[in-house]
Amino acid sequence: MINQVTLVGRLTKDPEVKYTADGRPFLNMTIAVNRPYRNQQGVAETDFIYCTVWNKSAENTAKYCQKGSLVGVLGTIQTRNYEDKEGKKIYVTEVSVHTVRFMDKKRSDSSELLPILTIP
Amino acid sequence: MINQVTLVGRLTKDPEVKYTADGRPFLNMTIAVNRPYRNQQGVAETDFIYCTVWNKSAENTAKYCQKGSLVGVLGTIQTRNYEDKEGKKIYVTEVSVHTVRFMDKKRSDSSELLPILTIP
Amino acid sequence: MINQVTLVGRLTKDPEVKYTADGRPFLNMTIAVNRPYRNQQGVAETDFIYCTVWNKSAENTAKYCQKGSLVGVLGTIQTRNYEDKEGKKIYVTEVSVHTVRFMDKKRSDSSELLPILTIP
Amino acid sequence: MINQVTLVGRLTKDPEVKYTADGRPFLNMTIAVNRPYRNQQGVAETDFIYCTVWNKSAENTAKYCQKGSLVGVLGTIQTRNYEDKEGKKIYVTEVSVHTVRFMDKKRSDSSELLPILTIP
DNA sequence: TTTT
DNA sequence: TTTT
Repeated sequence: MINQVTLVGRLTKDPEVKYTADGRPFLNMTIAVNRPYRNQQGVAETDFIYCTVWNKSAENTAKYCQKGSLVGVLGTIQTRNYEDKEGKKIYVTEVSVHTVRFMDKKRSDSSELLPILTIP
Repeated sequence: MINQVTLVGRLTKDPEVKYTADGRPFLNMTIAVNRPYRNQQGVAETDFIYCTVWNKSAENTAKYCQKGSLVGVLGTIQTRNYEDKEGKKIYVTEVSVHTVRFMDKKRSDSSELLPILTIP
Repeated sequence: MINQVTLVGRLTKDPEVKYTADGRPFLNMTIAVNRPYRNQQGVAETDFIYCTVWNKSAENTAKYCQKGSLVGVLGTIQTRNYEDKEGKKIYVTEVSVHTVRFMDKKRSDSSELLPILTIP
Repeated sequence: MINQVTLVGRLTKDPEVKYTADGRPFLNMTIAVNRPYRNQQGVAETDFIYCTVWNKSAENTAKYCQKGSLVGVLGTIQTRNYEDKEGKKIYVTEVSVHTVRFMDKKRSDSSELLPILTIP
């Protein structure tokens, strides 16, 4: 079982961190990813992909990104469903993001420049 | 701009090819992908991911797969919207699939064993 | 900057954990990945991809896999170089693996069935 | 069997198309991908990943990119071996690229803005 | 043999 | 509800 998503695109809005009831940071954002080809009518299209970012990555995204920022996003597709006010079942598909790369930043000011262990 | 999805999971139903108005084959399927970890309540969860397969891959999937078949799927996330009967805008997120790997087949009977050019 | 690799293939040997000087577990393995198409001569080819697995994933791989096991592998391509005995520079490209999925195991006995937090 | 690589990084040199004996265009390039974290010594590292691009993508890469261009690369890891002048077997691991995205170009002048069919 |  |  494999479930892996890689996106590079731009934030449609300024991001904002929220917290779960038990205090975990998260952030909802939509990534605009332009398709590489025009459609049959010659129109350049864009996918607007709904993402939830978790934990430290959520905090860093809020700190380093704004509307229009170019980001790389690594995550998984998740599905869930709920009932709306009329009792109708709504199915939601979204990307749960574990890693965000800040792609218009230079390397030196990236928020994720933290120590890791070396390969021996 | 990058938009790439890799899934390995099982078909929830027997697949069935359909054709667009202008004759292009396609196939809708849902892939069940078990999550690798249990949730906080100790429950093993599954994502049910809605996919559309195109062209020759659609025909091969119908030919070689059935409910329960293990497949690898390469594609992109696409979003679209339409208005339901009450005029409410519905937003849909799905995976548009360009390649399917048949993973419970042995190599010798794979439907995709066609010639390609060699690396010089 | 994005660097992401997804492989599904089989171990060419029984895996064996080793430890770095400072005690970190790691494991070297080669994954055989059959190409989906035959080459111009009609021959079915296979790529033998050298991987290094780290930490807990290394220990689990040794515990749950053997020669021939089907695994999914998530990681990054890494390059390094060293000088051989004759002082010639050797360039090495390998996959540094952070996650291994055990794909011939049923879900119930997967080694990675550990608790995670739920999505709110 | 799955073999998928996604990279975003910069060309280390001006690219140049070559042709196989039977006339197929190809192009060798090295992509510099900066690692997101510093190593234990506090040094920011980079992987230099050797790639071969094929066909139309090779021609477009030569046309639209130069040393330092930011590209997204989709492909597979391939391995091969040959004997050097002293009869020693040399093992090579490289990325065979099927798609290149030109990431410092604006959408309007991308070389890959060609028609595709629409989703019905 | 290495890019910003 | 959409970005360059």
